[in-house]
Amino acid sequence: MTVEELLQARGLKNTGCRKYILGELLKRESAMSETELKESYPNLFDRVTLYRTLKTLEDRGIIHRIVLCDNSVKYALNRNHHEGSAQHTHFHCGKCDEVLCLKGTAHFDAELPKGFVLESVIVTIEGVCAACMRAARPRSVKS
Amino acid sequence: MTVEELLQARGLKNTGCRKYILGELLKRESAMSETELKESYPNLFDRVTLYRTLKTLEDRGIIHRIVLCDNSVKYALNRNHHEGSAQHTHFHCGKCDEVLCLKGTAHFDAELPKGFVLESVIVTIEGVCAACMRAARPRSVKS
DNA sequence: TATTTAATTGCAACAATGATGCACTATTAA
DNA sequence: TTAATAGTGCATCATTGTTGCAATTAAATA
Repeated sequence: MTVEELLQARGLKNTGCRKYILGELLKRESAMSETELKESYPNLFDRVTLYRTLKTLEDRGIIHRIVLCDNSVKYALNRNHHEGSAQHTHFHCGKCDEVLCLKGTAHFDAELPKGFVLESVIVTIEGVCAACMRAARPRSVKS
Repeated sequence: MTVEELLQARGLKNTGCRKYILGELLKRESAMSETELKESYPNLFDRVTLYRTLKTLEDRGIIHRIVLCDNSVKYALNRNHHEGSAQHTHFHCGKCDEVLCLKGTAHFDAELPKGFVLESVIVTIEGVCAACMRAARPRSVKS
């Protein structure tokens, strides 16, 4: 899936800012914050353009917005496993701050209060990613 | 549990802003945003005092901070079911915006990628609360 | 009760994030 | 190639969160 195909499929024009954002997101597995996006192309686009473009891409279902428990925000591509699902499960590494989309779903195993209706469940798993675990204790030797 | 007892138990002085915040939170089940807190005592305390007080109460484990998917923030009292648990499950009503702490725990039923370590799971359930459901279709009659 | 001191508060200032209006520019359809 | 539309940059503003410092207050002590 190329950037151009993604945009065309949703009836969006093939503009500079969109190409950059989607190009960056396609390059990697992990989600990106606005700051990380800016760092990868400093001064290329206005801050407002970045916000508006992210909003457009989100509205058209090309990316989704992830809010972490420190209320920082990241954006990730909608991939196949996002189709038709209201469930979002993300992994946040407390060491390197990376965020990944996970495929499994989460379950809430208690009853909701009487009369309450569930629409969707948003799950964030906090932990440490494999790369940071390796960095913390090389060759399985505890420090 | 009175406000004074709560504060004394954590070695905190019995000050005006703390008494107001905890008083408001004790009155209700649901979490409150900074705006809601300000509305209940306009101009009584400076905005900065409010922030600092909320931070102090959070640091001492008296309240906890809840970040919703629209990155708004609410605060709720730590009650008994929060003791010793890294799990936070909250219900957010999309109609009235109320947030409740739930007692059940959530499970993630797929494997994490190899080498990843889970530390905690944060769950937000989006839905409609009982009061809003009743308001939407009184006497079980669908509109 | 008066005094002391350490913690709390208010104010001013600032930073980051997010939003809107408007003019200018670029994309794409004709 | 040229219109029409959509996207972009700039100016400006709102909200949320932070810090430093001086003034005030709680509560411990005399």
